[in-house]
Amino acid sequence: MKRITKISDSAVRRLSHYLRFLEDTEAAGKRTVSSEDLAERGGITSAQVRKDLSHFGSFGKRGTGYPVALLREQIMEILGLGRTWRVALVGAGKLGAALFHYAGFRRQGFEIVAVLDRDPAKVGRRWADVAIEDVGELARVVKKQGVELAIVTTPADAAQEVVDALAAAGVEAILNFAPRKLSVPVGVTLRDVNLAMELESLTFALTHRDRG
Amino acid sequence: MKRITKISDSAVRRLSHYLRFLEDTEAAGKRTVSSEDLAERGGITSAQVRKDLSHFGSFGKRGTGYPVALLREQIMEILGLGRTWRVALVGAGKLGAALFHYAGFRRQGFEIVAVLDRDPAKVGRRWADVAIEDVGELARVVKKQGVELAIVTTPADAAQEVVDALAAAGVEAILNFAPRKLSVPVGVTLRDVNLAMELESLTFALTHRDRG
DNA sequence: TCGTGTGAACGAATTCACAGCG
DNA sequence: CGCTGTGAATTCGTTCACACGA
Repeated sequence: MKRITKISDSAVRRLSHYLRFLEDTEAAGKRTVSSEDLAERGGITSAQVRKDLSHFGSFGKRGTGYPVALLREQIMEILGLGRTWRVALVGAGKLGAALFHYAGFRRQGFEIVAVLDRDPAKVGRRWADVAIEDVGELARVVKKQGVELAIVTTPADAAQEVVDALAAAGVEAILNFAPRKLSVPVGVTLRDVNLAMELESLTFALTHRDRG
Repeated sequence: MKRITKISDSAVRRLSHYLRFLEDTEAAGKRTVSSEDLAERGGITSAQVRKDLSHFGSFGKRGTGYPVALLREQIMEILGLGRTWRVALVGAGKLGAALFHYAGFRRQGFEIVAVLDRDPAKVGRRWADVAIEDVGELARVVKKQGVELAIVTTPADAAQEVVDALAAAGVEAILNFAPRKLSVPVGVTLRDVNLAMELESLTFALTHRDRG
């Protein structure tokens, strides 16, 4: 694999995309795909596909295309999906429950090994084979379970505190669903999923369609 | 408000951001903010804030900054949040339930007026004051309830079919949580939230931190 | 010949820097 | 004087177009 300088955020998202397409393609029994195939109808050009992949190496054969199985493996490797990741879920509310039970995570190699909440009524209960622990125990749980990645589904006003604790405990990647702009120390990667923001970009589009 | 040509996606997301900050600021009793304040610590520069706002008009006073309450109202107007939006939720699973009960939506003016599912065991049940209806009734429900916007939380293999039906029924904005690339006719705005993709961008960052 | 890999051209988005107004 | 609003400069990402290898 090539030496990597700086890959844009959107390029990484497109890799996830290619991966999904390759999984489907492999299941359908095809052995090779062209950059044209990978681009599909949908905003991506074949040139972009080739450029994206070329940042990491030369996986294709000229005149033929890319070998499906090999390219899938390579992209998994690039995205860091060649292994299992130990995940903690902080916030055992409805959204947390929905994410916990989403089977797709485990299939992709994300294993939720800890669930934490502040509510004493929830602490001690079990979700499948994971016992809900008190958020005050966060540092201990992270260490004991070898947590590398956290998902935060607490209310907005608790999120910064939780993120601080996670960062202090050595967690370096956090997916945040709380609708608050959070700050993290350098070395910690934070990614926000903000449902209200997504809806707002839709209403913006609806409001400004036609003549602006 | 100015004539709008083309506003980048990320600029719209930043507007949502400013809105949230302005709400907090107003609650804290401040009357004016500078572009520097709005930028906060966090990847945005004050120049960018000024540029973003300048696309829509001149809301600030030189030497003073922006009036908090007025700017908040203006941004709400720009984002199309000056009114209530009627939303349908398709897919009454765990994720759908979590979104349905998320209070933040209603506060922002999103009212879920219909819930649909394919499962006969769910159809007829009620969530709060909304009865779950059969997805086969989609066109009728959309029309009767005046649905303008839909959230799709079905399994991946049902999503395209649902989106087709929504588009045919006249719904012009769709927020999709199903992990599948969907196609929509022109005139329909689709926005994807893909949890696996978000996690993958985190593992990419973890895998390639330090020397690439 | 076909489709990749890639420098070069292009275009979009961000940052700079400062004129101008309160 | 302070801070906005905005052209100009720059950086970053995408597309073009074609040489080259299978």
